[in-house]
Amino acid sequence: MSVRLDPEVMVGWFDQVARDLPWRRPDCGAWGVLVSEIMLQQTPVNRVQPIWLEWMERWPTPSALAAASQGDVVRAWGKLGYPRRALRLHAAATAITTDHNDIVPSDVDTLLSLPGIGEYTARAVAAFAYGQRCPVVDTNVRRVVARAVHGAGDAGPPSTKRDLADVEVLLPKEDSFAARYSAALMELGAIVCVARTPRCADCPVFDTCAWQHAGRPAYAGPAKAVQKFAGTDRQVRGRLLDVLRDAPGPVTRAQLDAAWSDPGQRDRCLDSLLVDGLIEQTPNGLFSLPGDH
DNA sequence: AATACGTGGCG
DNA sequence: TCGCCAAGTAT
Repeated sequence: MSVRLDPEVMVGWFDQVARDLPWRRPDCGAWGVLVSEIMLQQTPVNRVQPIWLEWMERWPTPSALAAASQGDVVRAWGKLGYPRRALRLHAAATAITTDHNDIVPSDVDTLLSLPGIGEYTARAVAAFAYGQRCPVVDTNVRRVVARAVHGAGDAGPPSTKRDLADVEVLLPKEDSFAARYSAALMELGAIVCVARTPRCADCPVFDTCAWQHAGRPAYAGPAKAVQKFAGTDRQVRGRLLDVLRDAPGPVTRAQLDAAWSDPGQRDRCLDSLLVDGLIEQTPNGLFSLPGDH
């Protein structure tokens, strides 16, 4: 059988066509890589890039971010989405400052112990910031492996153990080469082997792709759950937080009430934001971003 | 294992 | 227009 996703081919292709992203520059340290990985969770590159540049200038080290207020961090997160990530990154920066001498850990298990860092991000930091040989599995890699190796139209439901094992066997021996290979796998899924309309004519491993050989069968697995947004609590929470991000300081209950008409849903979402620590109530009954008063 | 969690671009 | 999709994590 032909070699699937050949490392020499993949890395050669990556060196030629990879996007010039700021967190891939040689002078970008582990902190920059970590910040980028958190911001990129479920969020497109183009939206992340300008915010990442602002953050690196403003908070060039974990301790610099840790010294900021939660409110400043949430406001600087802007509209990247899933703002709990901002709070968790701030908490991770605090832990790195106090427990790890202001140095982003390189060990996967240590990384996993930090807030907001899961199976993907821990391995992404170990590989991309520290050049380690460890499988890095995100949605792009799952799709590339599903097609090129398994001949399926798309990846089935995630299974951490199986997904990691799938990539482990592909990984070349040497550390830094394996890390570059991991980046190449992700890049292929991001710009060529994309979900909707794959650009197979531009694919460096077209001739060994199991999906091509199988005649490009359609995805046969269980239907993926479609996420609604309009009218959901997520939208309402977003509206509420948007009021606070745009305000210079604490706001009144009436200002928050204007953000959504349904009182029951509004109250429920405000409560959940208070529980999450994304909003605080001030002593005089106003509402603010955490620490923003 | 399913579900909650933001936001906006694109076909 | 509107559903799909984007470098996931926590519970």
